[in-house]
Amino acid sequence: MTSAPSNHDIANMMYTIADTMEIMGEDRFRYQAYRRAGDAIQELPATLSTYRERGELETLPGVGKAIAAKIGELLDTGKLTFYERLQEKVPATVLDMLRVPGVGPRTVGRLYRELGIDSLTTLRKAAEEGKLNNVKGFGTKTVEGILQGIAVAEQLDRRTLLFDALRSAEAIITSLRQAIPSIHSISYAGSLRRARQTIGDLDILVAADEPTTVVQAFTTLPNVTQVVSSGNEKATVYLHSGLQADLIALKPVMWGSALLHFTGSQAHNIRFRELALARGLSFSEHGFKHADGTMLTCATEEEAYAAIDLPWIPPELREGVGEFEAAKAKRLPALLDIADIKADLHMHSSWSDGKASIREMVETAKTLGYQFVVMTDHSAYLSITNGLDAARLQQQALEVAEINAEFAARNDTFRVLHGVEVDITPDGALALSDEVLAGLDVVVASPHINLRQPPEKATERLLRAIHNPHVDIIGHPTGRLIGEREGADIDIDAIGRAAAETGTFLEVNSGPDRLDLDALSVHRVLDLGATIVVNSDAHHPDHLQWIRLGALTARRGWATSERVANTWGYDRLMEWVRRNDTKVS
DNA sequence: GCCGTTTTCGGCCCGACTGTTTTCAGTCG
Repeated sequence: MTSAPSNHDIANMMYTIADTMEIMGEDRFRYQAYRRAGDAIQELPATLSTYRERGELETLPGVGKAIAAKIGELLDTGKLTFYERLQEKVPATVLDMLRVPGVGPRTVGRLYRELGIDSLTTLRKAAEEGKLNNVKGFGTKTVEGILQGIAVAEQLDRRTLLFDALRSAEAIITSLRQAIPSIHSISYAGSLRRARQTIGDLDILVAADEPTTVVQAFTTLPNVTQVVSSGNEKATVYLHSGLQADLIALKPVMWGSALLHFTGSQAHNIRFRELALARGLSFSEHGFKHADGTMLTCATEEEAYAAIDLPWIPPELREGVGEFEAAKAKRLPALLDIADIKADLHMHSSWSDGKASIREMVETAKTLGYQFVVMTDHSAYLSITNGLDAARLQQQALEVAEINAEFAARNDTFRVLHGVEVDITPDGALALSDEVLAGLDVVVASPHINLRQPPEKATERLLRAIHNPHVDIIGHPTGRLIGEREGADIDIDAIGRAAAETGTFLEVNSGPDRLDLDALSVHRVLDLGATIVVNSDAHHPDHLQWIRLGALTARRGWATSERVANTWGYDRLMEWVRRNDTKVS
């Protein structure tokens, strides 16, 4: 790839610089500055090039003159001389050792400098040969821990999908509630509560009158395979799934401050505490400490934010990038409420590759409280299994009409719209003719094959589909599968602008491994004036509930209910769709 | 290296848990 490094690439570079400097034993405030900048860059809704063009790099939190210059060099040349010099002193294989749980930069630095250990391999060898036992501060337990940690690092090198983490956390919560009915409050916290697309480990927070008994119940849950640590109010375990789970138990009076603290993000916490310090208050999970040592506890998060004159900030926005400014200016968005979703606009039946009949899908959709759904089976195209051609679409229309007639006969206002998920070919054409598409209520157009096109081609492909008068929704715009394949490398600004101009909706696909568009792209296209939809893409009645994942992703992208067309209701949505048929291509 | 309602210098978020220890450094979140 010759294209400029992405925000993600540059954020990672900042983290690597920070780790390297810390290993080298440099001033901790210097390397922490790089970490802060990395945090900010990672959460930016627009590309760093965009900020630089506007001369706004130095307005970003944690980015000053020096780091702005380094970002500039990276954008221009794809390289960073400063980093290359660091690499000569500390090779990448040394940084690899940081992946071992319990081994941090100080330890890596000592191992590297004092013993010349420069990779996971040499670390394991040294530990097995007993060479570490002679080092000051290394006892038998430490060496044992390192050996165990290496195994963990090599085996468990992946993050868990939001969906799996939610299920796992909710199961733990149910078990603990059953085991200890006197639990006051219980919630998951951490990146799961912020609804990140993948989760490193679970954080479960409990308020109870006797916290220690909760910790005991937690470490003895049936699906706990190993207790890593266990104290009076905290414990860390590994679950059968390999997932790490942390429990924090405390008194109910501290619930608010603790929930805030353990929800993070780190960047959010740091900014929160700086604002508290400016008011002479030191904040921790226990509450606010005044200069004279007296404590102010917070039973709710609202109380904690109120103590520094801020409204409650939704967890999904707590990434330390813009939420405090918005809160101070009383401009926090009223985020999408999943209860406002009145329709699911993308689902499949056994007419194509779904696992249930239209009736079965619809019956389940009704239990979710929707007004209507759109049945969007695949178009016949290349690898798509059992996709529908014009003739089968006509047959399917009859079944849809029949179901609607049954509803009408029962005075049930629920209805099923007849749509399709038509393939976008590699050059941006559609796999069904305009004539066929014109006969359908709603058209979702999605890319499924040839997702590794050059950026210009991938973008042009989607732009052509967006401008097609029959296309109402672009489904899973990048086609990415989290942890499996990168999506198409599209110019999200161009896509967002075109969607805003034409009125074509951009989808947040709720598939657990899709979440496509992702939250940052959602934020960006909304800023550019586009409207989004949140759809399940269900292939089975059970999948309809996935919409929760898409809704959380939209919330992370600062989406309000108003900007999510699923909340509009039938009349308004269909009026928009009809008007769109006249958009200029 | 960044930053400002104690501003252009002198600070920089906070605490639990662990291991190897007689008082604490390192890791983690």
